[in-house]
Amino acid sequence: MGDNVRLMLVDDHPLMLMGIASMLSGKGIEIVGTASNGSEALEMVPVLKPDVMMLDIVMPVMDGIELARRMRALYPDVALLVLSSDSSLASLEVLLNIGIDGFLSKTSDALVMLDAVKSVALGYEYYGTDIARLIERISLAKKASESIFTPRELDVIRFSCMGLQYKEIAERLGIRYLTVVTIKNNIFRKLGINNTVELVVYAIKNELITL
Amino acid sequence: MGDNVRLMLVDDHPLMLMGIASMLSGKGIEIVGTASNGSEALEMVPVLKPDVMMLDIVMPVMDGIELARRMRALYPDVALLVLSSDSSLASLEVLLNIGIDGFLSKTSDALVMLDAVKSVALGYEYYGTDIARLIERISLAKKASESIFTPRELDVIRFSCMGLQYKEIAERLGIRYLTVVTIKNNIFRKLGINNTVELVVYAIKNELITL
DNA sequence: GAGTAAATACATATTTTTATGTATGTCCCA
DNA sequence: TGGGACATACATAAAAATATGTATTTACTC
Repeated sequence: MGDNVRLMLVDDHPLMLMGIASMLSGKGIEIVGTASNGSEALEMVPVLKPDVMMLDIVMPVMDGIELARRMRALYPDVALLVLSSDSSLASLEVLLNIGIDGFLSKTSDALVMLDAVKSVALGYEYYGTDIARLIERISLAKKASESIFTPRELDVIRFSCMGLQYKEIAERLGIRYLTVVTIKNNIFRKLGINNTVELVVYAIKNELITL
Repeated sequence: MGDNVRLMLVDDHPLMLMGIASMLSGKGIEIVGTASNGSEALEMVPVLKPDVMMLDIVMPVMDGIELARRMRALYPDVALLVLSSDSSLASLEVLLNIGIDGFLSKTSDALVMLDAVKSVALGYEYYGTDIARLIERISLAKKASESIFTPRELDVIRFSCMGLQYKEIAERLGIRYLTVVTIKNNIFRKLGINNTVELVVYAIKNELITL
């Protein structure tokens, strides 16, 4: 275990690559290679044989989400440490489901990064405090939206916001037209509104749907 | 002019600071100091006396926009080179009005950055090719949104998005109900859609209205 | 085990929206 | 000066949405 951790970096910003390299190089970590997008990275993995891959989310050609998915499928032994450019609440949830090993804010300093890389290399998970807060916010937001509307109502809200009409919603959900009528009327009553446009605005403001 | 360019860095990502420093240090450039937010940066300027300030847009406490504004007012001699984390189309316009000296994508490599810093230090403006494209897109988007809809149609769109119905819109605009019908039908035909919900989503996405 | 909430289903009446026409006066530009 | 785009106006029919009822089954809670 005295060996260096073999670290691979994937980021489309040369600056970031330089920054991370100069922060972590030496100190028990060896930068075995860098890539500037997902597909480039995937090709290099079998050659570089990294222990840990540190990857950005937003990248051209193949983004970090897709890269993480494929890495998990093809090379499950490489630990995945995702670098967040913050604000990526939505993608965070997806990534957690894919099963990454850690999440790290780009605002982290050298010590934190070092700690994170070494942790995931040893098989531990690593989530910074910012991230823990984000995860909490996700579940809070979920609970909040869950308490107002039933799952069925949320289904109808989402389809309504896509411009589907009653008939189409009924088809998609495999329920009757008249049931959709009832559900939608219930939603209107709950919110004290009386048309779909106001519902759409409400849903967007409260992040029930994503544009 | 054989002197080093005195460069100051402002970014809340330690990574970025390290990256830029290791890319540009030496090579005719001296990093005289770094700050991680706008107010910190403002305090340091009189002490560090930089020729060029390279600044990020998104930062806590005081963001790059506000920093640029104050720098222009307090220290007009310091050249401002803004680092874009791309996608900041809206802020770009504001910054151009403030009168910055250059705009640089974070995806730039060492040579481009070096070129940019030296250019603005000499009093030239610097805008990368990405940025030139962005500026074009700004004016295109503006023209597009201006030319698609007539003023009357825009009125109707805005009221529709507030959840008003035909009758109410007619009242507000002081025109007949049937005229509103015609206008709205014209809007639908133009966009190839057939209900108000899709219109709302379109309007929000294209910033025809504000939530 | 009773009470409550949710999801489902159906009915009816009214209002609103949408699709498609036609038509007229104005204003601008080629 | 003639064509085109726009704002306006009106008409009709069909489709969809909304308001208000009732009612049944399931599932969870106290």
